Amino acid sequence: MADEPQGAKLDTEAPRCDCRVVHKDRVERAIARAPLPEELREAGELFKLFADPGRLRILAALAEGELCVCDLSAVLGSGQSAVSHQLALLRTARLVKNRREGKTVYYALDDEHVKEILRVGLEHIAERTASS
Amino acid sequence: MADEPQGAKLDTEAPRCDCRVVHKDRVERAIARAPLPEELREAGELFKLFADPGRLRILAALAEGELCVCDLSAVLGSGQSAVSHQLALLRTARLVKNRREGKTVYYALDDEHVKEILRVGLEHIAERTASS
DNA sequence: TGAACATATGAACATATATTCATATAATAC
DNA sequence: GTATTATATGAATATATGTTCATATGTTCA
Repeated sequence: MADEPQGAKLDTEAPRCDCRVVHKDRVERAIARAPLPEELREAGELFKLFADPGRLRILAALAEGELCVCDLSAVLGSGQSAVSHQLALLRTARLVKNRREGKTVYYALDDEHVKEILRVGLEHIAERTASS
Repeated sequence: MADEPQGAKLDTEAPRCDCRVVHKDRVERAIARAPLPEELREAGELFKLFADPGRLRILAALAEGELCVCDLSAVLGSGQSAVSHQLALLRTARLVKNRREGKTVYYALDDEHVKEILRVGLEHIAERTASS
């Protein structure tokens, strides 16, 4: 808990911070156990897709079953173009898949984790709201 | 699966979409079961905090134990100011808490869901990487 | 073939976000 | 008190993101 001897040549990489690293052991452990930068980057991209109410609503709706773009547009109350753009993002990330049936394109979830991520996020909100 | 009779006055709200609602039943069910707009908004805000590699790294590091700002700066390899700004966001959302000990401020996770959300997200990345 | 419909997509624009710089606050040592 | 260290924060800037508009693609029907 107390201060480390300071002269230590740790610096752990570059002189990126204007303060001295206070806890060499903790820092090294955190770096050692941290997920790879690439994993963090990709996880960030994933969470970004969940970081919009419209997309969340799309995903929640699809969790109940397949819907076409027009249905989704009605559910969201937003324009077809906006929905298509959002769906394109979700499709690129393989969170949803689509199939065409005549003029209509049906979308469905394409990833088992989607429901779980939704659940955890909404659970958090519910509990926070309850306890605050 | 086929088209509905079209004259139906559903419109489910406003003429927000240029196409006709194709599946009235599905749309109504989706709307009925959807989380409240407010919940979706807040969940979006939550996921936004996980939507940045730097913040993910902060959260992952704190999952291993308490760290001070300077430690985090070293772990991330980014400047103290940037880290403080990120911590302010996480603090506002009550995902982390802090305590002061002299000049040093220690941060720690303040929410049981953080680890779970991190886990689910990273799990998704790992499995996707494995199967793609 | 052409008209109507469902969806997709590029460009433009407005807003949000992350970082940096400069500076403020808080605590300790002298 | 002043100097030093650790952290916080406002302003500015560059980048990212979401929506809209216009238009393109693909399908069905007459």
